[in-house]
Amino acid sequence: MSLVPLWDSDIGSSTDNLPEIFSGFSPSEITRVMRCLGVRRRAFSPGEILAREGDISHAVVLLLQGTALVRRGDAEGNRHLIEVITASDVFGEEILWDPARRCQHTATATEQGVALMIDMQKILDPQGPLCELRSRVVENLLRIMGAKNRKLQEHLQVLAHKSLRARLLEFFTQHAAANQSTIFTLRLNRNELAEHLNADRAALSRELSRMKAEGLIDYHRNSFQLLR
Amino acid sequence: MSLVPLWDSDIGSSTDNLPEIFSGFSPSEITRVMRCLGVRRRAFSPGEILAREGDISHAVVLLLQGTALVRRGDAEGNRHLIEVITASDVFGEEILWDPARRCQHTATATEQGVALMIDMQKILDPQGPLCELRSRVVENLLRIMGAKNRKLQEHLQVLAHKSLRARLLEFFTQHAAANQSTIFTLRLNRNELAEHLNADRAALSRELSRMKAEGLIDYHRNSFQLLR
DNA sequence: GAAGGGGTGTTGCCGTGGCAACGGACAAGC
DNA sequence: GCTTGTCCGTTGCCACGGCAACACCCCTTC
Repeated sequence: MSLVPLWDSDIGSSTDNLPEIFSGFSPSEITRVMRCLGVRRRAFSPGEILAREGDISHAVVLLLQGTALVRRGDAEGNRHLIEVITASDVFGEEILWDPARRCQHTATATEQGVALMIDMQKILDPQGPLCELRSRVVENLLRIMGAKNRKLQEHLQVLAHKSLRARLLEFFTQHAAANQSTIFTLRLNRNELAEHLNADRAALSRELSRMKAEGLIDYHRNSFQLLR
Repeated sequence: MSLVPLWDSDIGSSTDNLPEIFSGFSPSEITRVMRCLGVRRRAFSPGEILAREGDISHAVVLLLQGTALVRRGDAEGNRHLIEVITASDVFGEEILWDPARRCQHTATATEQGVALMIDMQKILDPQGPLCELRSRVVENLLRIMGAKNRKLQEHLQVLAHKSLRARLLEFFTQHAAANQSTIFTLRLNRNELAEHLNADRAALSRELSRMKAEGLIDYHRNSFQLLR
């Protein structure tokens, strides 16, 4: 695990996929903000855990590269896959509003990548030692939260269906809409998809087969096509 | 339906349950912000619909008094109860990040009350004609979005359980934690609770009976107690 | 008191889907 | 070649819960 102050690194140079939280900032402004916030950079490998449910942390995770799965478990040991986060996504923002600063989810990397760990305390505290760029960070954070909440709404919309087939169709429709195409490839394997849809893997396979037989969808491995 | 400019009314005087979005504002500042934003006041009666799924609107709804149920339906006509909003809650903030400004939910009043309809366009537009109080409104809005985020996460946590009993126990546990007591009264009737838990009303009644028989809970009508 | 209506409890039927077990496909390593 | 591991498909069993129908309670209205 590499964890170094960010301003020693060269993130400011790759402004192509500038994370949303620095949207509208010049490279020099980014450097200033990161100094103020004490942003740290962390490289990770597949399988590595970026944050664990129950951890106490003051840092929000911002993915620059790579992919991670966000999960939450319950007392009985069931796991539920909340979402897939990729470059420029935010994770763990809920600690900002939790007095105990307790992380509610576990994020596991599936691809090698880099993340920023941002101590958000200073952002929410108006009296904090943050430079005058604070209000612009807050504004970007607001947009991020808006996007995050929409993701949650979409997931809720999936889980609100009673039958597995309906949940699948809802999920596929959302994906097709996001990709602007009825053909898409999932990052999730069957186990993970089942976790996300709150279903059993075997039942998921069975239902996919039925839907293919009925001509609703076509698929091979992780490539899917929505027909009809 | 009464819909008048707000600064003709006397909302500024009742600063007791000041809505979060005006948190930290003095009465005169509130008046100024409301002028800038063109806030409108709307009184409503039980059964009245505050906003309908699919509507195009630029206004976010802010409840001052009363209660409303937030629902979302699907193509097959199934309805799902997302949440209960009460005084100082916000509804419909998702339109802020939807380019089509399309409302995703339906809000139905269950008690007589008053709401503010706030045109939020000017808040997100940094070039807009909004006074210098804008950044403080954005900041409050961020906290509101954080609270909303947690509500969504809690609902997801409920729906992530496979069995109806587990969903019920999760829901009850959340309520008990929020009320700081294992005894609480629900605002929802059986139909609405079933909608919220993604279950059938009859199955819900059956499971509640079983849980009472097994000594897990006790209840009469809408008064519940979590035992064990 | 009678009638009506909304909310709730109950019960029989049966389908969706959870669970467990197994087999096949494919890749990596020896 | 063989082995091991991972992922996916399939199938039998059966329980949870959706659905429909009916009964009961409580309240309002006439």
